Amino acid sequence: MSGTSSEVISLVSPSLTDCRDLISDALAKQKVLVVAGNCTVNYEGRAASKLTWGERVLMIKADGSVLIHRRSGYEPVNWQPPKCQFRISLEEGKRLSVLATRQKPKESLRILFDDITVLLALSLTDEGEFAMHVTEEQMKQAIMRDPSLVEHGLKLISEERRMGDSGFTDVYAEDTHGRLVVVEIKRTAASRNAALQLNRYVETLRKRVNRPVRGILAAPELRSGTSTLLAKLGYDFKAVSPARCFEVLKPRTDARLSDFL
Amino acid sequence: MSGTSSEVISLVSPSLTDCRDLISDALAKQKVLVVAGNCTVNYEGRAASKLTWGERVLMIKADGSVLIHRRSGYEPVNWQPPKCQFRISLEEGKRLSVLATRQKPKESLRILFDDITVLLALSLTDEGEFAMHVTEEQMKQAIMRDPSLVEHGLKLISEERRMGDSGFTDVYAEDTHGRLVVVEIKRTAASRNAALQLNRYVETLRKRVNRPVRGILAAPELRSGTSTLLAKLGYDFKAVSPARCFEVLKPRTDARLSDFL
DNA sequence: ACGTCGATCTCGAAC
DNA sequence: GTTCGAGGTCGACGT
Repeated sequence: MSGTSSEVISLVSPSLTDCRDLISDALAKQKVLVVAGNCTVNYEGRAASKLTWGERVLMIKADGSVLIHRRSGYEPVNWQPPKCQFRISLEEGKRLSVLATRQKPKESLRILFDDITVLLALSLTDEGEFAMHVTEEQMKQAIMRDPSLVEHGLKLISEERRMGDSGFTDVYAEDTHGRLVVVEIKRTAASRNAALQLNRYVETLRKRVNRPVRGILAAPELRSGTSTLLAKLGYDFKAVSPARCFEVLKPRTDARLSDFL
Repeated sequence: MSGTSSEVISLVSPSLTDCRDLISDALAKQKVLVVAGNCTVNYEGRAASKLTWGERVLMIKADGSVLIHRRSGYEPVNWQPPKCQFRISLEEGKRLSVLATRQKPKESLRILFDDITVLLALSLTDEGEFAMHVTEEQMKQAIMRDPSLVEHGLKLISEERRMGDSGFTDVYAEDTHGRLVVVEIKRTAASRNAALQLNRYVETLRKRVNRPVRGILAAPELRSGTSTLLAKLGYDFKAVSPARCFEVLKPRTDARLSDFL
């Protein structure tokens, strides 16, 4: 019913005493722990929560983050971000308490097991590289490299000019008529909020310079109602596809990106 | 090295063929799957990502949600929200492919294992109840039930009056001098953004009514700089603690909450 | 179905 | 250290 090796410890129906020792050891060695069993969970900190008895999966990762998963739901029912400290203890010999605490903000998570179905301690070897593509940042890079993606003759002035209270704008440029152009970029279908955000940038800029300022919303598409609002505010929309951005980024991009294409 | 029962299947170093069969069976029975092994992951959908070879933990939950965890990090490196569909297959007998697809939005996650360290299939029995306390909504409820939490003599007018472009305000009231009061509530330390949000609400309201309008920011505390901004804008701050809100909500609250208190 | 907003958001970057 | 905005945000609630 159980097996061990240097790489993995897997125990089915282990005693709580064994679990205490193995969990403490695994934490010290920064292994990844997976514990399935019957438990309650109490959280106290930024908010407070209580979860009554039931079977869940506890995962403690090498950086001290904690996840408690129920049988359903993408998100953990309870958790603790990385770098928390642990105290493992047996209560009256028949309950195993896992206490994960964190300062700043001060919060604690307490998991109490009365039965453990399976315990895994894993030494994951993982030097893999994670690469994400078509982010908003990449769209911006593409537009900065080739502003004509947004409008013919557009000239880049600077990236992310500070705009006071309104935050930043994404790209700041000049059109063929010498008018300033604020380009707000969205990776996905732009909502009315995006139009309002663009409006704040343009309004802020107009207060600071004594020349015409245009606004362009650059995104793959617009959500319903956004086109109307954009027109009302007097700004333009330019459809920019992720694929086109790829094309622009391709030549100067590293091998990892190109073998994805 | 392995064990099974009606409740749990736990295999250490299983063959990929066994894994294919067990995973397919577990998915059909809506069990919770935990698979640790060497894999690559590719995502394609709202964005795109690629993760090269390394050891990770894959979890597939009863509702069809998918999580891939590396040794560190609170968040899964890749995932799929609930209700996705699966296709498990052996490629050339030496790689196990787990394909999780989702429509709306159309996206897919493909995990390819060349070695599996451990496989768990769990039937979690969990009828436990989860209760969370001190949410922003509960703070609002508390303040609506007892507006004096914010200011003596404050009278509630209506909840969440629509405020046009600015969005909503949290509580709309009247003070002892008959002035309108907009109360912006934050569960945690309020930032300058909260003050600006309050300002938008008040400004919007002032355009619509021909009478004095005050603004009050109600939160456990203020972040640095917020006090100054609030004063400059001419609004008040009222410290409202989660504990006080608890007290107000206590009497009319259900048994579950009360046994937590 | 879509849009909006809160979250124990988490995470990273900028200041 | 704090602040701020992005997220494959997710999830809930309203229309």
